[in-house]
Amino acid sequence: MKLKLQDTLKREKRDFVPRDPKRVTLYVCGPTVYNHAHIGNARPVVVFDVLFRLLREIYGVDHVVYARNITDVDDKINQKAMDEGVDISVITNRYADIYNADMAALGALRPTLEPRVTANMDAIVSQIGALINNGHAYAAEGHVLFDVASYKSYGSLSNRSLDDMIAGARVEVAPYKKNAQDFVLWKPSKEGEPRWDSPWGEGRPGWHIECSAMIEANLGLPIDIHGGGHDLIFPHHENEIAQGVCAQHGHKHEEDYARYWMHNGFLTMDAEKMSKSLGNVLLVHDLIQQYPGEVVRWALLSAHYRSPLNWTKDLLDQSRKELDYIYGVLLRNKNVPLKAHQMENPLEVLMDDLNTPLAKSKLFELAKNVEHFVNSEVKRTELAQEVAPVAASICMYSLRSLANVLGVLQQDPEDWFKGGADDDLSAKVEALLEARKTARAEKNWGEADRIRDELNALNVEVMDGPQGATWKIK
RNA sequence: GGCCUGAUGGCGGAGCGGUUACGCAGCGGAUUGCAAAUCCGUGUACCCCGGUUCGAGUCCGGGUCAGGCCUCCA
Repeated sequence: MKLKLQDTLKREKRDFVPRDPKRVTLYVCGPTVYNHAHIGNARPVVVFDVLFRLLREIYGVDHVVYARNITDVDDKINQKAMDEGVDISVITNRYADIYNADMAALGALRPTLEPRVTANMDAIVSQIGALINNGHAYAAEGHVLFDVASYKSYGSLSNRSLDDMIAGARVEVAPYKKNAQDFVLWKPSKEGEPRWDSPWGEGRPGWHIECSAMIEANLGLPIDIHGGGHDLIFPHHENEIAQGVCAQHGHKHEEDYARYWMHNGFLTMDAEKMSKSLGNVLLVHDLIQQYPGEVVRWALLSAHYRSPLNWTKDLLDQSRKELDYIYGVLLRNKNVPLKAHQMENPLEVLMDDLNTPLAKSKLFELAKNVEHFVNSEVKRTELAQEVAPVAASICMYSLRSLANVLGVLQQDPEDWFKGGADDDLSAKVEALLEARKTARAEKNWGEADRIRDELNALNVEVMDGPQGATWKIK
């Protein structure tokens, strides 16, 4: 079965065919590193991490190149560095490190490449130069601007015409612009701001050029998939296409920059967009103190990536319970060997444009089947006795395969239920459980319940089973 | 004003022209010293009005409501 992806540019779901299956390229817009990432910022990271894992599964681990940029030149960074009286690199390194640690906590693999603007100034300057040479950009008063009128297809990604944009313009038009929609490729730095050399004077790049230049320099054009949040469609990605296409010789098609465009929907709080400017943000950094990163990841994958996702405590609590159930199945059936089966492709549910909610339901189905084949009455007939263990193994294999691509259920089930309890606590719990076992053997229910209360006080829940008691952190 | 999404049972959330989604919670039962966990069973749904069709949450038209982009933004 083929992978199908909803392409924002073509506005349809299309079979994904990479330009070169030996080198599949994926680029996702990454963070501007001036403060902590919020949970809305984490959605594309997790979504495209699943895509990255899926592509690696399909094309091979070494045949997928995933780049996610780190924007380390920005007004807000400058401001913060000024406030603290330090070099911008102090700020950007600090928050890039925090970002990577937070995303790792969500189970996101490190991208193959994490290009930084400061390390790609040559590529940026060179792409701007190419744009000028090709007649798509002009220098004026220390600025270099992209000439939107020179690019016929401008507006095709976001489905707007230049006329509409001019009619609806709400931005003050700088006097040096030929056209209100012309956007900055290079601009002079203000007093005290970091600056880089260029043929147009010392200054710094505009917002959009970094991505198209780094893509050209690090991945090569055209790339297969470009992803990001829905709000980046305009102007950011629209401008990227304009730059990436027009900087090339003789190519004048949108697909010559990126062949598939994917955009994730928003996270909302009370049905309203979560954004830094609205102030209704939850930081990943704080969230992972309160919930296992895996719970946060599972919650992020609970809706299809293009749909809005309303972020609530209920969602997190339900996610926790769902993972508890599947980890419970893994714990109770840890001896079941894995067995692949060619008739069963557990990844199929993801092939239809990354249908992660369907993948979740598939995991439940597989987990239920494992239990069923291992425990149930199907063992009555001799044939069933032979077949059931095999069926259980096939289901377990499928469960594992799908979970690996989703990037969940990677922990040892016992560790999961211990919830990061340290050795001291574990030892204490084990001792109490032993004492309770003795009490129960003597039918001393009062003592057994007293011990259970004591465990409850430690935030530990006891689960009695046929093979003795197991426990989990509540 | 222009462009674009979405509206599914108490909640989360898939699906798609014709059979149970799934999960959480609830309810009934099994099991258990009790509880938890587990197992079995179970109810409730497709925003409104037209249309197409043998048949429509599923397609088409209109409406209502909600949200997003057009300005930094995942």
